[in-house]
Amino acid sequence: MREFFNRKRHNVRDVAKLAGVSVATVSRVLNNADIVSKDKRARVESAIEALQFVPSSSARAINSGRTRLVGALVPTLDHAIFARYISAIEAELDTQSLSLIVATTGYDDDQELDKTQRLLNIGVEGLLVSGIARADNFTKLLSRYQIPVIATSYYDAQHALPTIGYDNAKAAQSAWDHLAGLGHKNIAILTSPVNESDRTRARLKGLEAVSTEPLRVFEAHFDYASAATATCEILEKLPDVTAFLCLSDVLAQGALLQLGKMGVKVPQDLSIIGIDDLPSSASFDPPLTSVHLPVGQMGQAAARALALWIETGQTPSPIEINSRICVRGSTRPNGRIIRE
Amino acid sequence: MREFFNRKRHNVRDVAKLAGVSVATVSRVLNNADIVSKDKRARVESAIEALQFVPSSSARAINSGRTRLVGALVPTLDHAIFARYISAIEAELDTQSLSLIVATTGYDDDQELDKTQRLLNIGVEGLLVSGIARADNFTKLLSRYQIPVIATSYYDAQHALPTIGYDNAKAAQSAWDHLAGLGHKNIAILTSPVNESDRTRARLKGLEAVSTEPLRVFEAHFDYASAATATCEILEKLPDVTAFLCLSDVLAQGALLQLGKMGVKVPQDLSIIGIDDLPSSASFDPPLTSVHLPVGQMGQAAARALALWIETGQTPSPIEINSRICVRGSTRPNGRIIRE
DNA sequence: AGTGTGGTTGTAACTAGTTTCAGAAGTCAA
DNA sequence: TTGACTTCTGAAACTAGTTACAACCACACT
Repeated sequence: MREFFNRKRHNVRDVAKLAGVSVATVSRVLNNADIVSKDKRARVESAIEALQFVPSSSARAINSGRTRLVGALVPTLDHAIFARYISAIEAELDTQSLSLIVATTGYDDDQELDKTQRLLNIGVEGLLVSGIARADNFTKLLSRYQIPVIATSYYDAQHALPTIGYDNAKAAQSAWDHLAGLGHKNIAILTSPVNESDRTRARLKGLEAVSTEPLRVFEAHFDYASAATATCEILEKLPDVTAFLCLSDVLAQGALLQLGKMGVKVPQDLSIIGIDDLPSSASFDPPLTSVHLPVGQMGQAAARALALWIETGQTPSPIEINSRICVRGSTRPNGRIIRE
Repeated sequence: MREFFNRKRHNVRDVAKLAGVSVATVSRVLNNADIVSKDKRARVESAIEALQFVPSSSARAINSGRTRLVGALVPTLDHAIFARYISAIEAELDTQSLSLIVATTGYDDDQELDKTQRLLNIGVEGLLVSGIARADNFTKLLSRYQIPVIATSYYDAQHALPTIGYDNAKAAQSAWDHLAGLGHKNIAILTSPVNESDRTRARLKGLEAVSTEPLRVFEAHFDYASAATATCEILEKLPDVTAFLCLSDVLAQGALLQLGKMGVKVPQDLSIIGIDDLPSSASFDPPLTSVHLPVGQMGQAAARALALWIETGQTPSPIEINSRICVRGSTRPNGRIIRE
């Protein structure tokens, strides 16, 4: 199968033979070259060059017991928030000489299980997963392999896995509080599909806890077009709505664009707030008020904690990443109050 | 190092001893279970369960000579176009039972070299790289390891590596032709930093080939804020400009938002066209005319070709992925002509 | 009874590295 | 000149799997 490229890959014994030394010496040159006399080292090095020898990573891994691979499971990469997160993880792991294997799950438990199994088969030394809710089989798998696993995008100090993330309920509540503080009472909640993610559910739970009345919840998929459709639906069903609370910036941006097309003025006629604070949100017209989730920082912290766990064997403590509201131009005091 | 978790990972010999069979039988159970008598198989399986035995991927890889890992190098994941591309690659590789290691280079040749070296050390069986221009050392590295490498986002049938991508010059030209066909003569080119990517340079070259006069080129980074700044600069320096040709949709979207804030009406006062056709572009106000680059399709094609190359050893032929213009609301005939 | 065949099984030799340990050689001081 | 010491080296044993080969058994057929 592999021999199309070169009749046979050379190994340490070939190099040793050509250089006229033992395999041990070759191995020494490969690792700590300084303990080998310089003439032998030179002989070995030129043999390596002559044979275009490249040591086998698998054979090395077998001895060290380390693959230096880490896996990350994310629902999708098509959402900027996950792309940023993965990007930060990759950058941090790089500083630790670890490499990242990415697996997307499409918000599907079965896929998550399959991909986790594959990652474990590959021999990853640690795993980063998004959120805390998952299939029972997942937990079983992990207990069998006993490798470090950190759950992110969700903070829960009590969870079986160490979590590094934000308090989703709190993030949603700070958006709610901002709107309530501006006098908004008729608030529509625009959410991504609820059953897809525990983060979304936690956000909704957080809102239920602070709202005195039942929430007016509308669902849309993670794209502008779907957000636009939902926006129309909201305006139709709730003519007296004064604010949109979007559980994700993609939805808020989509709503904003749609309202612009319909001639609804933001924030004069309607306030909009999002959660995520995507980099693009600040450049929208009006700039979008949003609850900033520092996913880059989170990814970095998670990668660092995982690397340390792998290195030392000590389970990390959960870390809460604080969200904070960024007030911009898309929210303002409820005009209908002023008019009264 | 690794023994914090369990004093020592069990191996096939432990399992064999406990089950009272030979290591060969254990190995057979692990691979093609059907050639082992069912009582021995049961004994082995319960021993595996009792010891929580997990075979070492490295040891398996050493025998098969296959890691089933593939590396992809991209400049960044913070740009939706690369996130989509990676996403498509991951999905396609998954169907081939291959896993993806992602490495970002930040448009930096040295980083690209370092990360490539690491990927090769890990033992990836193939590599996907973006664009065709790279350091000499890169080529040397590859010739040493002799693994399949495909260059993407760039079509060049003559290149040493098989390329799977679009004709960047042609893509830019089709944007130009569209504007020219609408009577635009004073066209500003908004580009991402030219020295960062050969794709950008190829697009500019394509424009130079069709423009009768020197191009008016303005540079911005890959974000809305930078695009906004460049937009102001263009309007200041080129008061008679009637169209923006943006070499990337991010820049086009940023320009669109900025023009909206400044009260410049698109497309009445100014036409804008982008390249990429991000999913979000169709939902902008006005919907952005853009040259669609099917990066998902490209990622899939590249992953599939790479997998086949790995499997069969046969170098794939280059594939041109066709771009096509999507005319939407952000471009219209040059009003100044109509007025004349 | 003797041979042939198919199905299982174990021994030992592989895969490609690292590492231990013993010994050889060289340097220096007594 | 001898002993103590360091420095370097190689044989062989180790990592954890797979696999070639030979052997064994049971059964069927001559």
